[in-house]
Amino acid sequence: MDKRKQAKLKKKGWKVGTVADFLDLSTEESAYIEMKLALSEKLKARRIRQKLTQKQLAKAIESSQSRVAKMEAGDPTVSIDLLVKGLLALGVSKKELGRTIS
Amino acid sequence: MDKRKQAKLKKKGWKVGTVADFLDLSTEESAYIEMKLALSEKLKARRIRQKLTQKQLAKAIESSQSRVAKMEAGDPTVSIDLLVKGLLALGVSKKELGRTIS
DNA sequence: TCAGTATATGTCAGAATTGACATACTGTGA
DNA sequence: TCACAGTATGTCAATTCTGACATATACTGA
Repeated sequence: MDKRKQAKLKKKGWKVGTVADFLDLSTEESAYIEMKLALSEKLKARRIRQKLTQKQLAKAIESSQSRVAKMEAGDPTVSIDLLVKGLLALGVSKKELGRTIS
Repeated sequence: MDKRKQAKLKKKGWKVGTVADFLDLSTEESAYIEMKLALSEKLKARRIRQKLTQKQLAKAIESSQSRVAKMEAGDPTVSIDLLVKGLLALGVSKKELGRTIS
């Protein structure tokens, strides 16, 4: 990961800490965050492709507009579980999910 | 999904309810559960392949033996997040994770 | 400019998940 | 049989995640 990515993550609210801490991000931690971001982006792309508003998607998954916004923003309080549920609700297949996180 | 699967899920503690309820399991709900079970099985297979006890794996992911047991059992109180973290800790790549859930 | 719609951000009480513990079960070598 | 290692199951307080709400910001058309 490069500095650009670090800045991106910091901006999104992830606790990155010092540069030293950042460099200590283990492979697993990086992979985990990358997976979440990939799911976030996929969710947003899918929603837009299907011409739905955040509000409409929220209703479909029994959540709220604000939480959908956080899901798409890669907010650290959003779980992979929720992202997966959202994507499945948008009709994304397991196969496509698998491709997304890879 | 067939009756065999229903029984399997019930046995594992998922609230399946009546047969009618069961039949109402939406495509998304089924996919979600199937993904979790696939991750569970992968975790167990990986741990055993690497000749680790549940206790050892627990220490590696800063959890407990009992929770690892629940992870492998497909317990409904276990999140996808935790399963993913466990698999990443075992050295599974994003690519392999993707293949697992597909 | 301004109203209307969509999205973003901050907060919080309630719900779900967590690690830890106790304890039960299972297999296995002596 | 028995002790022991590994795993399973039940419980619970603490932590984390959640939907909901208020409010801010961004964009668009009139």
